[in-house]
Amino acid sequence: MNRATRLALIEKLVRENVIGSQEELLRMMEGTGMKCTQATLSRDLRQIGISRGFDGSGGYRYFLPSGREEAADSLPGSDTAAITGITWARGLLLIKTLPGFAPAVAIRIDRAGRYEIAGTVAGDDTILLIPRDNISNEAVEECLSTIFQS
Amino acid sequence: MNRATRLALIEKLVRENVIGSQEELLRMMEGTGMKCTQATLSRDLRQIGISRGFDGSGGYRYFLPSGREEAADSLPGSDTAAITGITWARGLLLIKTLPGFAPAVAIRIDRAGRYEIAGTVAGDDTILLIPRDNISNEAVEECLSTIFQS
DNA sequence: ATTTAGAGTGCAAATTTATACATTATTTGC
DNA sequence: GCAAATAATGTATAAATTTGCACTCTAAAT
Repeated sequence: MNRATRLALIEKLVRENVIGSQEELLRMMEGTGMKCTQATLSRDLRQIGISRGFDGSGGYRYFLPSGREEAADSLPGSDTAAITGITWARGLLLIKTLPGFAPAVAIRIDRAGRYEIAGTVAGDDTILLIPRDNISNEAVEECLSTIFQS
Repeated sequence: MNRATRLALIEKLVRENVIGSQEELLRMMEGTGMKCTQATLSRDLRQIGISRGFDGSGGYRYFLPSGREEAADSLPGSDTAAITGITWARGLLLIKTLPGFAPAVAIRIDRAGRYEIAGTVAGDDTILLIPRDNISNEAVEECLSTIFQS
């Protein structure tokens, strides 16, 4: 049970799981029989370079130093996975995707033929979705989750 | 002194300085006359996506979401010359370029990662730029002149 | 003009993370 | 093998960050 083994385990756990706090990671480690205190964990994370960011849906999550994530992440299995973020601005919905994926995702939205969505325009990695008049943001988002659920 | 202005200032300060804690950033903001509490700052940082990492020499530092750090080092300034006109319409900015140059110019704008700009969609010779809500036309134009100066 | 709904904020408390210090292990040089 | 030096860890505590709640402000609706 040495330090190097522990560091490797920590990196593995962070790579393969969504972890929101050091306490949570600690409990996960205990599950594998490897244990230490939160103080040591804090030092280990700094050593490895793991830092905390946002998980994209209101929570927190630890991340490996950039470049160490899973290569597979950058090859989305489905169009849905290509979406990297959405923002409302000026009554329009901006959908950000991985480079090159915007047209594919936009086509899928268009084909759904939802009334709430007046139309879309796709660039390379950004889609502009124009809702119809008097349609709420929530209604549009609900549309999208219907379209992309599965 | 509204929220959007504060968020833009925060992004600017984080982009241009090495900041290690929210208190430190707070003091920096006070220096510009813009002030709020640390609690609000915590919420703002989440909103913008700024998170804390390591500075490479034992300390901490806040970082912009990846891709937003240093704008446009390697991008030729010549794209600027491709812009043939800009017009505001419906709260959106239409940027006209020479044929074929719209994607290149749009990429440059995107890479700058300015908070004020929610996103862009590029055709062949036209870019649609969507500002965030509550951002003035002037602020967006100032952004652009910053992005394209050099 | 008044009401209502929602966003934004400060305050204080809770939670989470980092560190000073003491202690224990590990390595190094003899 | 032994002492000295160095690294690693735990404990307790400090520092930093996040959040629940109440209040304010703004803008839309009646």
